[in-house]
Amino acid sequence: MPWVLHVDLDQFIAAVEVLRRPELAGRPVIVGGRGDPTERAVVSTASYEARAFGVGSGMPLRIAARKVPDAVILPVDQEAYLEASETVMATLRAQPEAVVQVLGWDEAFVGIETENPEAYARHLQAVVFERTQLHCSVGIGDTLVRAKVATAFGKPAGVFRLTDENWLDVMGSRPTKELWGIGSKVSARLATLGIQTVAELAASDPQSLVPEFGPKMGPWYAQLGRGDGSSTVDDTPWIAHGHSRETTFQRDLTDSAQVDDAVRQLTARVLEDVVADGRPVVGLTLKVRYAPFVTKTHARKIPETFDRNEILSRALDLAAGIEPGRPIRLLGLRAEMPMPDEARKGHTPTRSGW
DNA sequence: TCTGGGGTCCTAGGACCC
DNA sequence: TCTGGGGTCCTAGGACCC
Repeated sequence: MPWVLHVDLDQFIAAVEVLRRPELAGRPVIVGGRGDPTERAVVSTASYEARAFGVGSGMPLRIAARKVPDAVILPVDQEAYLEASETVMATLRAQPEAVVQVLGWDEAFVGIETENPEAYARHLQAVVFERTQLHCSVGIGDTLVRAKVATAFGKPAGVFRLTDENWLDVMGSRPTKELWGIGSKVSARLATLGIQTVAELAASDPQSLVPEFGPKMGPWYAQLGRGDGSSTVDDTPWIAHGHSRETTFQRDLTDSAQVDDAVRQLTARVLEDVVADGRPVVGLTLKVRYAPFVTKTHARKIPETFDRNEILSRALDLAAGIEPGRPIRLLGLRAEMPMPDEARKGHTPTRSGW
């Protein structure tokens, strides 16, 4: 019968770093920013040895360094991770009859017809390890959601199966936040409706969630609680909707000449991706984070264009909406491109179509 | 303790049109 | 003078994921 497998590399970024510096094996390794814990940056990945000290992704680098005094702190090297990722994905795609849907650098769904999904999962782990020396965990499911959620129970380097049969036994008593797509905000709003656990969410009437979450998200959350949804792995090539770049300033910007300069630099960086992409720009969004942590956005549709000066002048127009005299911690610019109709929705399978 | 960078999708509300 | 109802487009903001 058809199965969904979710393949997830273990401590991927830290593992890639250890591979090229074997002397780091067994040491607490933290990768983030430019590798300088005195800068504004966060942890991308910590090795299991560092996680034992309570360090995790998203934590400010400064704090991580304090928690693990003898940690090895390394800068992010995207090229290296991308190369390792491509080797892993190519290895998966090389398996006969496997349908591969990439979700990110370090994870993918694999659709396969088999009578023994555990054996197949072990086979995938073996071929990935043989080719890359990287370990992965595999979740097995009868839906995409169940396969994705199952993986966490297989870590590290293990295999776990979640289906309609055992979903509620395994997940029912857990908080809704452990579901993929429910974060701290939504779990808190669910709690105000008296829904704390996955079992309570699974038992809820989808329509009863509409007033709080809207016509799509309400029923979608109820479905998530049951682990139901699509079981189709879609290998349609992903096409980006847009390209964006952002910068957190080590010292907040305070005058408009600095802002103008920063917008010019951001535009140049975004245009690198746009040019490489080869599609015109049809919209721009400027993101402004005022210190300490208030984010505003300014967006405009623009007439389709490839023209650098035109795009720069539109970006500067948006920057004119920035409030004068308020310290700025972050600026981001996103260029939006036209999408072909046949493009697959979502590179992270979040909401639609589930 | 103080929060990166690159993405996706959904919702609300206003403008505008018929 | 007062003002329905539906649809679409656009902008801003929120939430989530890796």
